[in-house]
Amino acid sequence: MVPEKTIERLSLYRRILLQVRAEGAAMIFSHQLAAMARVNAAQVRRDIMQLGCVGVPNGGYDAGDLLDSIDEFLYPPTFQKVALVGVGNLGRALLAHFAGRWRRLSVRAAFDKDPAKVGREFSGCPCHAVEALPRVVSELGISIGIIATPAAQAENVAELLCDAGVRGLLNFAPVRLPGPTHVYIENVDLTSALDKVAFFARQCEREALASGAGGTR
Amino acid sequence: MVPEKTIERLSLYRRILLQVRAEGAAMIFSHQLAAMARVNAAQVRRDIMQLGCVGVPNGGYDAGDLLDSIDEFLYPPTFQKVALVGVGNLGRALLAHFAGRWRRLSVRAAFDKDPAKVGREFSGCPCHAVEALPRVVSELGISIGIIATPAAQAENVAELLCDAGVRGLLNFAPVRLPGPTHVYIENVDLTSALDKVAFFARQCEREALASGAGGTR
DNA sequence: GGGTGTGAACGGATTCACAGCA
DNA sequence: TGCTGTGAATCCGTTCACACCC
Repeated sequence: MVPEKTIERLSLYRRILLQVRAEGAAMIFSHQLAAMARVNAAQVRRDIMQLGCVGVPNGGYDAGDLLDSIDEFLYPPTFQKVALVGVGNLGRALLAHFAGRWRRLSVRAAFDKDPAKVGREFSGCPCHAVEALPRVVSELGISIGIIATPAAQAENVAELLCDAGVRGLLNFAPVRLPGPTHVYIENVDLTSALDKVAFFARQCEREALASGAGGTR
Repeated sequence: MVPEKTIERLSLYRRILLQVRAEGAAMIFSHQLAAMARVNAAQVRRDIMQLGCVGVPNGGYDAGDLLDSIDEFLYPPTFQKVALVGVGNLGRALLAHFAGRWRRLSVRAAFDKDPAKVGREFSGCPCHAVEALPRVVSELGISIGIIATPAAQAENVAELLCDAGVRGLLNFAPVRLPGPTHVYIENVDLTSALDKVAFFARQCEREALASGAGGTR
């Protein structure tokens, strides 16, 4: 119903608005927000339409109202809990990144199969054994899983999480997880991302050379 | 010219083919590859079209040939060098993730402003002071930059990298970097990604409840 | 028959363009 | 006048459908 990209951008607008408000601006125009988010102004207005309108035809948007509307639209009325599986380098980085960043979204449990990690806390989040996953996830009512395990374990872990009642997965393992259940799955493929940048960087290089202005900048 | 998504998928097909080959299969059909990559078979064939054909009308694709074609298409003839800026939790995780993973793509330098990190190695990659960035990047001929700094520094760092002659940026800082130069920019927004999963997870929840089969699974 | 390569149809997201309003 | 809200047009990626070949 709501385009996925719109949700991503609303999350971005929200961060921009927090900053804008901190700087004391009360009103903001779609074209200003667009410039800061590097998108088209019509795009911004269309995204905001999804919230139900809050703009004034000539005065722009009230930054505070807009922020509130986005919060209400994007975040749950009640708390939404997250679990992370795979407390390796990437897992720890994600725990640190996501710790205490959201009002109504929080990482409550981590899981790893390494006994040396079980029982410790990472960025304030207790680490359990993978065996305890089904119990902990359903007891805490966790609804979102983050997968940061190696590729080999990812599919297994995904199944465990889904069976335990999770409704969304954010997968960082370099495999595409299947989707057709009643679980929303987002795959973040770091390897593909770097390959893509490398490919198009060469393309840019070639274009720059072709159009004459080669070399540094 | 070539769709971005196609490049991402080719990177994925490549990994799948490596595994397929390791398991000893010589030939593979588009629908098999499609099943493993969780995409449509026509999609696979169309992506492969970009490579120039390698399929046999009824026999499928030779896994080895296909792999070679993808490598040739995706990777540079000569080495392509990468730098990473911001050796925090996320930066170190990315260094570990990308270390020695590609044949013709390698992370050669890291940068941080923390003096305690400068001079050390992380996953085999030497860490320099940010002040040395322009010199090191141009001396080594680095063409790709990975930004893993906090949001506040990201824009500055991006400019430094671009001025030093980089042609592609992979940005993990939670800001959208501008694009109109001759530099390809890919923004990976972890915050948006989690917000999106949370949003659609709730949506899935609601649908599941509405369609009757509520509760676990 | 069954699979590849590809024109054509489809669909979703972005952008344009303008009506309506402060 | 200048911005919002939004129908209409456009663009791009995906999927369908089929001609062609082993």
